[in-house]
Amino acid sequence: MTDFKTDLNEAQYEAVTHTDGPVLVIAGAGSGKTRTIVYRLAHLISRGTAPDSILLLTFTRKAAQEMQARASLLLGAAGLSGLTGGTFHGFAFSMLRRFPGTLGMPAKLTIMDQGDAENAIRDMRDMLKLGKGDRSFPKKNTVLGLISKARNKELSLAQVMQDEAFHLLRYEDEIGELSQAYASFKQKHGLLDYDDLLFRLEALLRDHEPARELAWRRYRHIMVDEYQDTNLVQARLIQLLAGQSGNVMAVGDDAQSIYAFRGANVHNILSFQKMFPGAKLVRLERNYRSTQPILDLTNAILEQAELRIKKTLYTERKDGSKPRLVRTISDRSQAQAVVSRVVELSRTYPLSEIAVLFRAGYHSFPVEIALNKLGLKFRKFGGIRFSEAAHIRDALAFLRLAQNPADLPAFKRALDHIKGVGPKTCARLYEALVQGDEKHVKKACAKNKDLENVLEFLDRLRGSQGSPARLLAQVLEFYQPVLENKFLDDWPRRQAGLEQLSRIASGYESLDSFLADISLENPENKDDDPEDALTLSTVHSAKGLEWSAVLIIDLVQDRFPSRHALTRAEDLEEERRLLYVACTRAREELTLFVPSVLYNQYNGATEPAVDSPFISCLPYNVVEAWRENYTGGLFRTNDAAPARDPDQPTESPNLVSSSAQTSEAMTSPLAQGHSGYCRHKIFGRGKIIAVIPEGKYRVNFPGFGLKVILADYLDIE
DNA sequence: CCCCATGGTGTTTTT
DNA sequence: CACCATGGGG
Repeated sequence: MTDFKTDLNEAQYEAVTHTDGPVLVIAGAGSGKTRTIVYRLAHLISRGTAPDSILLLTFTRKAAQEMQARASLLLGAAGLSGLTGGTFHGFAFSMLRRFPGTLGMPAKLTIMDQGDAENAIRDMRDMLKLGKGDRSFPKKNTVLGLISKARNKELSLAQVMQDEAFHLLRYEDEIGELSQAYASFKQKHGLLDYDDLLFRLEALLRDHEPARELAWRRYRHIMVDEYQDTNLVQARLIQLLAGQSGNVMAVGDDAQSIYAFRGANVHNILSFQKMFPGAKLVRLERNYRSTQPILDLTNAILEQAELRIKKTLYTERKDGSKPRLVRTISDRSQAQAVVSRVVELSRTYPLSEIAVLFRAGYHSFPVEIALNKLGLKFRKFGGIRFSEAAHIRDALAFLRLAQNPADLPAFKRALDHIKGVGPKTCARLYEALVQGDEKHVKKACAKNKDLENVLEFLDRLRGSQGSPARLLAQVLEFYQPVLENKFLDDWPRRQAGLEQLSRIASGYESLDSFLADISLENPENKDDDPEDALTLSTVHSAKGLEWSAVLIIDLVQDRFPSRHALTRAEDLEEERRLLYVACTRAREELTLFVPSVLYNQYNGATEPAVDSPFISCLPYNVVEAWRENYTGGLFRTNDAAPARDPDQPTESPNLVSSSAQTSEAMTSPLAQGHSGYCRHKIFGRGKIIAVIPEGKYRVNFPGFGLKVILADYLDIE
């Protein structure tokens, strides 16, 4: 029998045993948040709550599974079966599919993934002939991003563009038109994108009595993890699901809010008690994960943040080594230094206890190359997802058509490889098929043998009943020649990916749930999961995880913080929290890497890098400074200061003169009749180094270094 | 009219 | 590496 009192601290115990009525748990990083949820599950069930009356909403399905697995350990094997656990989107899908055709919903739920949605935007743009030949017209994913952000934040497009895409305001009308066209496209073809899932579920629960009844009768206890990263609809969904007096536990940490970019709203945490009057508040502040030196660093990072709920983490683990700050010569020598450090750490920790974290998926490429050279195994999270790869999507398109013959995005993809069939022909063919215009189809088939083959295959596939795995086997047989022809140089690698897809498919009974899971959740690749491998991950994908040793790379301006986060103060704050999340993943060893120069892939030049402001603002005593020598190897720097004094200008003469030699600097700023200085909301006053075509300036900001900034964001003195 | 090959250009984070 | 404009060819 589990002894809840001795296994938990006082605050955790309080959260675990408060099972009637709403409770909000503010859980600092590493404060035993997962433990609290796991014990609460066990507590509820040991008190006689039926597992199938519990709904556990987490950020990833993996997190839900891990929590269930750990709770099972406390309860014994069968204790948890029937519990509903997963993401908001996954849960929304499973609810919606129980009420097909309700409230104008399509009978078959077809989910558009990011790629489908982007392609739809492109098609709408071409159809409406918007931005033809205009190179600065926003790209399809930029447009989709704006549309999605407006929906998630529940603001008008105009408002979102005011706030964060000032330079695109001149395309406001076109983007508005695209947004409408996109919405009617989805409507017309019965497609749901990620955002629709949430809004449709809300409508269903709000307006469809039987659905609400079902949810209320079934789910008596609701737990929501990572509440700081929910958006407005998600908060309303919780309210709808819980009813007024609901038994809800929300767990979150405002300091770890890192999804504002997709519409998450930290205020949800603050207004939880308004939404659920009388909600109990529990704070978990004692950290069990990291050593004090690591917390000193993370507290220092948060020190300058604008936080609603101030918190300082503390721990009893007073000993431990100081985080290292390693300055390498370039980003390529950084990869080398990372690998050596990993090898060094692997003498103390298993590889599975070490992680390399970075801001964007592609930042790890040099490290991946270095690891491959050495033959060191690693797993990568984030970046291009398994199910986003072209060949996987190709194969899935056939399956989607077997499930829903009117799935237009899938239809286009299935016909993509046929010579002589482009967007127009494909669209006409689709219309003809849906309308039942056999003559048109016959004619087209007579002209094109390949087309006939594909359509025949699709008919055969649709006719054959079988498990997802069996259907996929048929698809792969048909697709093999296409694969070899389409990916001449690397089809064997892709074929391995398709085999992996087969293995995933074999775990599913129904085609519906296989297709939904693959687009809604990152399916884990159980088989090629090496026992003991290093982890490479984006910081976003590392959320909620922890390792004994963590290495963070590319802590330079434009990478971490991302170049996209430099114009708005809120974005920079989110980058800061992102770094906080990254550092708090570490239990014992933390190493931060700052390359001095970056190799620029497209122009082949090596450019000086500027330290991340989060690093240059750190107090000198929270890190141990190391430096890479020209002759190789890392050395302790005597001078302990991690970086330049942020108040000192970094205007080094060689930087200025080297940039003045580039062709960008043809126009002298002084020739334009101003002082040569300007102001920026975030970087303050800076010197204009060059005027660059299309309304941009190259400016040197003391403490931040050289930047290229749109004139719109600058006040010229 | 529609497709396809080509080359120039620019690369966040995720459900 | 993927997107998008462009122009030759069917």
